[in-house]
Amino acid sequence: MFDADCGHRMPFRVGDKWSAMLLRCLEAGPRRFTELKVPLHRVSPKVLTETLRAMERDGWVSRTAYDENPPRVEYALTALGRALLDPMDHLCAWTRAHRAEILGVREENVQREYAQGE
Amino acid sequence: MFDADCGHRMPFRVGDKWSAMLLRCLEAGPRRFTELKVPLHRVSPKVLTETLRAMERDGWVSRTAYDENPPRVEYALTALGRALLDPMDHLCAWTRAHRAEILGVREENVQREYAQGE
DNA sequence: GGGTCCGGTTACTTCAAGGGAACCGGGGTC
DNA sequence: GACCCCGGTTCCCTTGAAGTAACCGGACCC
Repeated sequence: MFDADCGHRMPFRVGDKWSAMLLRCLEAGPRRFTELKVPLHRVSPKVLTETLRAMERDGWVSRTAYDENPPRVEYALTALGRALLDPMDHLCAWTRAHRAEILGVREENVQREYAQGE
Repeated sequence: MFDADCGHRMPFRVGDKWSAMLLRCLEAGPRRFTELKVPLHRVSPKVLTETLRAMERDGWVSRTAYDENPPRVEYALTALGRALLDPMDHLCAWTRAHRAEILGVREENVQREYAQGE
């Protein structure tokens, strides 16, 4: 029933910790490496590089290095990356609409587990 | 800009390996533990239990044990779990529509990397 | 008394993502 | 000569998800 091509796995790297946020950061236009670190204040340069390289390999993002001094590198969404924003918006809207309910149910169950554990 | 509540992280456990597929398996109605193992033929009982417990805690799935012999336990989607099918369908449709393009771009970039590595 | 079925549990191991901290090179600036 | 900026890289470590294999208890069946 389920195999690697079944389409029930999220589109490749969107399940990781930073890709979705990077997509959002790049939505309004190209950004430099250090500009991306500001909103994602918890990301280390290592992880940021890794994530950007992977997104570039998968064609969501393009990398342009300008031969200046000090160096300047700009990351931008490709057409494919921009296309990803549509299902992502849909999912975000759904999450916002159900967030209170989701958190409520979970909290309730965690409380119950705690009470049973006594 | 981004914190834990920003809604840009996937709705909780949908990013893990088996949850999305379990949702699909339960779409048509309640299923028993061993019935779930058939379509997910690569899942071990340990991982299946873990995933179901987590989905239960988050309120996607309900667990009903019948006092029979041999034992019978049925898992079913809750209303909230069923609501998740909508954004999931949207995402699956998007993935199917772009799958060829995504795989093509990735393959191209992997080839280029390989060529540069020589 | 041995086997089957069901719905798991337990112990051990593997693997990749992620994080922290330090370092780097090239050029410009004081 | 020392310091800054930018865009990283390198090394080491922790964590958690996942996998493997073996085992369990109750009841019924032969």
